[in-house]
Order: sequence, then structure tokens, then C-alpha cells
Amino acid sequence: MDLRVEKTKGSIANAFLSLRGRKPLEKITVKELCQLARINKSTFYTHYPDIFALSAALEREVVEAILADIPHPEGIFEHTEAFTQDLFRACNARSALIQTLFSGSREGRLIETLEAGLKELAFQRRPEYRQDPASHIVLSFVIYGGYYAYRKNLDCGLERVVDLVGRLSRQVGDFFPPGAEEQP
Amino acid sequence: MDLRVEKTKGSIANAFLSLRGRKPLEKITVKELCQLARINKSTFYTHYPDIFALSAALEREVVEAILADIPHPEGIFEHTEAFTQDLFRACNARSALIQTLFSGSREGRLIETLEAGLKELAFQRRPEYRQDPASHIVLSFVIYGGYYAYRKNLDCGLERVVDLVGRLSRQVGDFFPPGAEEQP
DNA sequence: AGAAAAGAGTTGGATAAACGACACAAGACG
DNA sequence: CGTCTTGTGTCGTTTATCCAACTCTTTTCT
Repeated sequence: MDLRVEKTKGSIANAFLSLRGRKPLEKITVKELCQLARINKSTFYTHYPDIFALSAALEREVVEAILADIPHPEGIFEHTEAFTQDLFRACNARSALIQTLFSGSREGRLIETLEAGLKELAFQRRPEYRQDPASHIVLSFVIYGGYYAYRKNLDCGLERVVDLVGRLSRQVGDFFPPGAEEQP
Repeated sequence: MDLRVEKTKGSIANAFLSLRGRKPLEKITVKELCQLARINKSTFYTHYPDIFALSAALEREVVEAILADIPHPEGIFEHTEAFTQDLFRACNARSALIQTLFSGSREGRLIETLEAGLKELAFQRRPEYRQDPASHIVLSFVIYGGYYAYRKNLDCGLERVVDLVGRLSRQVGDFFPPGAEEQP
């Protein structure tokens, strides 16, 4: 990528995160962002249509980085337990960033973006599942289940939650391919 | 100034000072500077002919900043004592920067650049002295005198040196216009 | 409500910076 | 010694960014 683009996007991201740490997304103006990032307003618009698109792009990037950080992504089906644990680890390593990026009105975007990323990862491994509605259901089930099991039970201790969710995920993993049940 | 130029020069300066803090000027290559500053080599050459010119430019800038920091530069002749004290203060506020920029082979450049800046300041106040050799002599005398009185007697305590140099400067200031002596 | 200020987005033209290639010089190394 | 690497400095082309000006919308203030 062009060095100029890299630097520009970097300073936009920095400025955005700095502002986002102090105020909700909808109160951030393009003008102040550009002043902080020391770029021209028109330069911002060559990269993002508006602030929300910028936030969405950064959200996707974080999720991408999280998934790229998992040692053995190919084990998403075969070693679901280890995969889940690595996923939690990768998220934990970015807790501060996640907190600022996904706070306020962006609360629900983390799990949604994660779901999309995880499904993409899964379907790259098993393309034949992509058109199978049952696979989508099972994946959504385990992803959202794991997420909210985590969110709603933090007081149980992180390790315990991760351990249990990991084992539950493995159980669910045994259901694949889910469509098979319907044609015995 | 164009925002692009500002940012480029800024990152060049930062990279240079960072390198300069670790190695002598003549060991700094254009290549590593550009890598650190994250700019293209050709961009460097559009601003500076070589590393030495860069260093010289930064040296001048520091001296400019020091002089611009003196509350009442117009008092260079009438209130030499206060002027001297303010000058020492302004230098002290940049001691770290000065140390890295004027170390090694650049040792002597601080006082030389300071002399040029102070003379320029003086001659802007009294343009009629600019062509007068005697004025140059007296100014060089007081500037270098003050500088080395400071450098060679740091163990006497800063305040004492500044106080004495300030009073001496005032004595010398009374000699102006120096050419007058020769035509009684 | 109505004026004034501030922000959103767009556009056209100017230009700084990036890129890649090049010839050349200097130092390292076997 | 020759070769090989590393850095220097330049050039032509492409492109990202800047800038200034503009309209339109939103917010703020009285």
C-alpha cells in the first residue's frame, strides 16, 4: 500500500480512537477528527464516506486482527475447545481497544462483526456448508451462546466460563454436518 | 505552509533527533533516516541536500526558537542584563535538545549559530552598526565571552555566572556605539 | 422564529510525496 | 585483487493530499 495512504489511515485511526475514548460516536465531527489527525477534510472523504463507515471499518479490522491472531484457525471444527480458548485470549489482549470501539451505540457490533468473521472462517474451511441454513443456525447458536454466556457470567471467573464454553462448543461441533440429521 | 510539508519536516526532525541521540552525525545515513521517518528518499532530497544541511537547519531553528522566546528582544542594547538572563533561561529550557543536536563534531556550532542570530537581532535594532567593524568586534566579544565564561565556570553555580555575565554585558553595552571612541 | 455560526459534503486545480529505476561511489569481505 | 553489498543522489511518472471555494444542512443563540 502507498506509504501516504498508510500514514493517513493511521493518523485517522489514532485521532478517531482518541476522540472515541472521550465521547460517543455520534458526537464526533469530521471536522474535529481531521484537525486532530492533521489531514484535510477532502482527504478523509477519499477514504471513508462518513464517521460511521470509519468506525465500521475499524471494527472489522479489529476482528480481523483477532482472528489472524488465532494460532490454528483450521481447527475451528476439529478442535473447537482450543479454538475457543484462543479466541478468548485474542480478545482479551485487545480489551482496551474493544472497550472504546464498541461502547455506547456500538455495543452490539462486536458480536455481530465477530459472527461474520467466524462464519467466513468456517465457510472457508467447509465451503459446502455455506448454502446450508442449518449450518448458519448452529454457528450463530454457538457464537452468540458463547458470547452471552461470557458476558452474563463474568462473576463466575473467566477460566471457568472459557472452560465450560469450550466444552459446550465441542459438543456442538459434533453436530456437524447438521443437515445430515434430516436425511438418515 | 502546506500541511504535507509540515508533517514531512516534522517526521524528518523527529527521526533525526532520535538517531542523533544514539550516534554521531556522520554515521547517520539518509536511508535509515527515511525508513525511520517513513518517507521516501526522494522526499528527503526535495527538502535537504544532505544530512549535514538538515542538521544545520535544525540548529538554526533551535536558535531561532531561543531568540523568539526572549520576552523583550528590543532590550538587547538598553537592558543587556535582563536580556542576558532571559537568553540563559531560554537555552536552559532546551538543554536536552541542545545537547543532542550540538554534540560531537557539532560542538562549536551552537555558539556560532547563536552569534549569527544575536548579531542579526542587534543589527535589526541598529542597522547603522551593521557595516561597522568595531560593532562586530564588541558583539563577538560579549557573546563568546559570555558563552565561555558560562561553559568554563559551571562549578561556580549557574546564578552566579548569569549574574556576573549579565553585569559584564551591561558594561560592554555602554561602549556603544563603539566607533565613537575613535572620533573624539 | 430568525439570524448567525458550525458542520457536511463536493469539486477543480495545484503540488508534494511516493514509486521504481538508474548510474555511481564507498566499504566489506573472501 | 575482484566482487558484492550498501548507500548516494537524480529523474520521470503517477497519485494522494492539500487547498480554497462553494452549497446545503444542522445547530446554536437571542
